[in-house]
Amino acid sequence: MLVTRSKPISEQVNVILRRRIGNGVYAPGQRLPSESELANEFGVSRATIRTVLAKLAVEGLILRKQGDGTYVNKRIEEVNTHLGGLWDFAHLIVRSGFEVKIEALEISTVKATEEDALALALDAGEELLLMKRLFFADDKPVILANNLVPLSLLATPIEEVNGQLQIHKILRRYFHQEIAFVTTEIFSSLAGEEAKVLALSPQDSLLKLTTRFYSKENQPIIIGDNYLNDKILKPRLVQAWS
Amino acid sequence: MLVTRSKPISEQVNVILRRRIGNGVYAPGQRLPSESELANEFGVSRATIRTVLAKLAVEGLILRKQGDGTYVNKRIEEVNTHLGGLWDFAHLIVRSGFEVKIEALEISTVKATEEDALALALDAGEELLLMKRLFFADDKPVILANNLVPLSLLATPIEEVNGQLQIHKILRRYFHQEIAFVTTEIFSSLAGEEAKVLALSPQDSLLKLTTRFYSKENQPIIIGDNYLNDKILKPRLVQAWS
DNA sequence: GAGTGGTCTAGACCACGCT
DNA sequence: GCGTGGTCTAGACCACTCA
Repeated sequence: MLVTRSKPISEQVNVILRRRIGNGVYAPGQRLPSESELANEFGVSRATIRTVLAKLAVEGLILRKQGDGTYVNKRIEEVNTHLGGLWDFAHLIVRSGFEVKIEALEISTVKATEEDALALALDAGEELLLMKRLFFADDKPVILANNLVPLSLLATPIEEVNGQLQIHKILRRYFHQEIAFVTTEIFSSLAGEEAKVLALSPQDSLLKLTTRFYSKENQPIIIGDNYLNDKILKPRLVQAWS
Repeated sequence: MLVTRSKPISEQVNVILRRRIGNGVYAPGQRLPSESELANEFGVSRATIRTVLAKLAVEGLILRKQGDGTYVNKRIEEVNTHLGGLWDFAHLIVRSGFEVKIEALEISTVKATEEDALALALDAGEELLLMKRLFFADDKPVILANNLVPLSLLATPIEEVNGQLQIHKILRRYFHQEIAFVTTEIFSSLAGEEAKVLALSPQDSLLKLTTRFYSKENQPIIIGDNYLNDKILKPRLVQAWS
């Protein structure tokens, strides 16, 4: 059944179950086969099945009831941001049902301000790579993302950087950095000078998300100020009660 | 070592490790004992230790590095909302370093509008319990929470409802309901009529969080419109990259 | 009572990082 | 090569729900 040994078995099972839920093989509200049945079907131990189901449960995709069974969450379709999606804007836009397009408005170098330097754990005046990127949902501009990375981390010529990729791919490809965790601060703010590019009037309110990405070594890799037109794109997240 | 068999062992270990991290027994950036060492210390299997560490890792409390070790996250103190804290406002305020106080402005009954009825899966005109509650951080009003619950779920006289409790305690005590998951929609908005009670001017922007709580049976239990003064209280969340 | 998910054990082997 | 975390197995017993 599971011939490819390249990926962990649990990962393969995870993908299969996700697909079945997405396809409606397991319809919303329906009960899944029991852990033992799934273990049998895939020819794995029950423990392996349980690690997979645990992951789906924390995302809110399934609901588990002791003594009863495992059910597909009916509300999951209404949600565009499960855990770990609030900084991946392309993903957020797609999950909201729009076509996504990313335009790199500017990729240049700047000197770190005091504040930047503090956040990135280096000295003021050091050179940073600035990326201004605009995200479109069905050709309407919805997110302006301004990111700063220490230029010293850049592993390729600056001209090669493709600003249309997802941020974690940019970090992996051009900076050889892997993200361990992200902190996001959520504000409301008035559109101000970001209004123009987002096609808003200056007195409109919008969401501001301040993100910081860190490596496993606790080193800050990239920081960002992101402005989101929440009239078009409404971040909606699920959180499982544990 | 672990005599009390009342709670699951993994739960007890979880509490102990959390406390050690909080106390600085395991200081930020420091490496934890290996899984085998911890398993030995607590007299449990390595699998049990792993389930505990997995939970701490998704919260961003620790960082795990294959071939190396497990480290305490240095940035965790800066964060007030780990997964599952964005609707528990009392918790959010405390984690932000403030004293919390909750005032029940109004507890009354209203008839469901079309919109309420749709969200709560009942008929328009059915009676609902309305709770308007104001959260204070160090005696400054920071969150106005308006919640609606079907009155039919109420298991005690309305006069007994103590609006100063956390929402999940209110639901458990007076409605005998357990929350399985929560969806939160995040907007920015202008203060408008909520300005007065939050001591803002009407043209100030604030965060609006629309929350819906569901049971394991996928039934909506309570819905809420919550207005948050993000000049005082900044929701900041961690998300582990998986 | 039968079947479900929840907890736990004692092993095994693998992938990775360091020295 | 050694120790780490990552994956996986094949059992066991418990707590719970439902007929």
